[in-house]
Amino acid sequence: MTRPDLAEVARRAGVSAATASRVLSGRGPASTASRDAVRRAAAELGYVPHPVARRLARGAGTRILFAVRDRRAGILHDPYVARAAAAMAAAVDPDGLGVSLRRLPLAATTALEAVAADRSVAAVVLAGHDRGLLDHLPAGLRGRTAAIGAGGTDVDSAAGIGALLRHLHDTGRRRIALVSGPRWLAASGAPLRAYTELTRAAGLPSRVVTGDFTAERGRAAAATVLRRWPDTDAIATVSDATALGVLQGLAAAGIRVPQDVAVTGFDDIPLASAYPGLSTATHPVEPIAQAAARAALGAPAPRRLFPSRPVLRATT
Amino acid sequence: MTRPDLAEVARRAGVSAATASRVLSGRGPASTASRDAVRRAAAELGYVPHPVARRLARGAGTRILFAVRDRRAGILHDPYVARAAAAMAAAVDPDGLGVSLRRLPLAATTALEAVAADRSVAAVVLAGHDRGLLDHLPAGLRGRTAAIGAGGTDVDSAAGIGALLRHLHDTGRRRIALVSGPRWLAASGAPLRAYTELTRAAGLPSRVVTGDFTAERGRAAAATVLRRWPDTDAIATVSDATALGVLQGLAAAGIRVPQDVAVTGFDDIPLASAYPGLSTATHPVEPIAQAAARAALGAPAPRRLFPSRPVLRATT
DNA sequence: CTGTTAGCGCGTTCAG
DNA sequence: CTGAACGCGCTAACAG
Repeated sequence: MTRPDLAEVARRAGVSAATASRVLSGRGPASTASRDAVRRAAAELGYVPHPVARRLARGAGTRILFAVRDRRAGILHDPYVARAAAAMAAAVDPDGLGVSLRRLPLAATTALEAVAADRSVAAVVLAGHDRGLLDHLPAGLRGRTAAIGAGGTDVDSAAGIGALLRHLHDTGRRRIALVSGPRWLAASGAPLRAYTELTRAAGLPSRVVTGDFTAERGRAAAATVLRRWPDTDAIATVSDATALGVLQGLAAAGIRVPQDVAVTGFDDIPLASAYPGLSTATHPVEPIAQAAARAALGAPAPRRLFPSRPVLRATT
Repeated sequence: MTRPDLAEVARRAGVSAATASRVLSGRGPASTASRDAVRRAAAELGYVPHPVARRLARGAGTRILFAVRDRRAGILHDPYVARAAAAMAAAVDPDGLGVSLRRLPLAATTALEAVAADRSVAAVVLAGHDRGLLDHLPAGLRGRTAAIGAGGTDVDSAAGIGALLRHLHDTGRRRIALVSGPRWLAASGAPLRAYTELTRAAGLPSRVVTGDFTAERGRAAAATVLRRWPDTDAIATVSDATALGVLQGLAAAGIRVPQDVAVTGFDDIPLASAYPGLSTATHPVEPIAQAAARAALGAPAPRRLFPSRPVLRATT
């Protein structure tokens, strides 16, 4: 009742273990005859390859590390991170691999060298990076690292948020503030550029407050906006959580939404539709995370941005 | 510049590889002298054991499989599942392990047998189970499987939801409906029993609608409740997503919350506090998932339920 | 195209 | 307490 072995399959098929290996792993040549024999023997015996042995022999690791660079330890509880991690964990299951999750400090180089030295790590998916980090990867990580977000596998946030901004403008909003992402993050650039271009082209004032994707900062940002620019008639954000915080902040100040101030988010988290009907743009986190995981494992990196569509609801 | 090997450490320490192994893995005896020598040699060489080789030699797998039983394929995108998967992926990182995520159909026995045959799986964490599944695990999975939810590592949902129900009663609600979890799920039992006991003890009518943790079903459930029992003055649910759906459904019917009908959720998802201030109860998903992962890997299973506290906000 | 021979790096008998 | 030898299951390099 013991599990059949590659050697046993080979014996039964009347070939050597090497040939059986070539057939079953799909690498290397094999005649049609032995191919059939091996496949049949494997099927009859109910042979299941041993992924761990396979990886050891090949010198490859058994897990992909999802490394998230952030200053907050709590980042690993972030819904975005969790969604991406889960999507990758589902994507690599068929390959017999697993996903590990780790936070990296903003100065991540040292930590990445330790990662490169860990033989159990097959590949790395990096999030929260800035420009420099990707260019200065440890040599051992080249070719098996993929970035998720700006510079890597990413959503077309400029298009999604740009469309929302245009809609605000089309519906008469003229003093639009933006709660952006943190400065140390590469992914903060695209939405900010989209905002800058649009306000410049339309001759609108530029009103930017730096946020960090949390609801708390959204609340604070709303207060800041109201204090510095009391006549603001729309607040765009780069995350639904922040937008919900903004809604709270506006409510606390007695501002009506959308009559006095319109609000938009980004991410289209499932609950954004539920209540109170937040206007936002879609963010296909799961497909992106999957593509990043595959790219890290050697698949060709998708050479386009994943589309983002505006979703208009009650807050605009 | 090649990575040092156990053999190299042994050579440098002047002992055999076997002794070095015994020292570094902590199993088997070793004299103080050789112990020190090996440790020093390892430190000097910067030796890092190879987790994959270690696992292969020991016959252990390299990943824990988070298997979620559900009828919907989309369950893997559920926020609860994602949070738990991410927490486990962070928890097992130090051990060099990864997490894979897979859905199991309601009739899961066959699928579990395939899992048992997969040598890359070190342990299994099961969610969405019912009574029978845990009692009829494949023999190969015994001792390396932990359940998350009722019957395993679980939150004290009866206490959390019970406290919310008591609060509704204390504040004058007398016709309280419950949107429960699905019947095929073991975890649906505890909240339902808490509800039944409380309504019976207080002489209140029993009004139960079956839900499934989604916002959509929450919307539908609100409509059902209003139709069947128009004088309902409170709706308790077993998930925040459902509660947000209920709020939508009530809003669509022109019902005021909490004046006409109070609403409670369960889970305390981060955004429940943001807007519109949903009353709910805490659900420490991350610690629970961590504990389940450790239990599956052989740690003693926590012998108590994880506490749930009511969090009262605007909807009650 | 195929078989033989070496590993991959470590754990674990079993004598001594 | 220690070392030699073998096993884990598979793949890669090399002749043929």
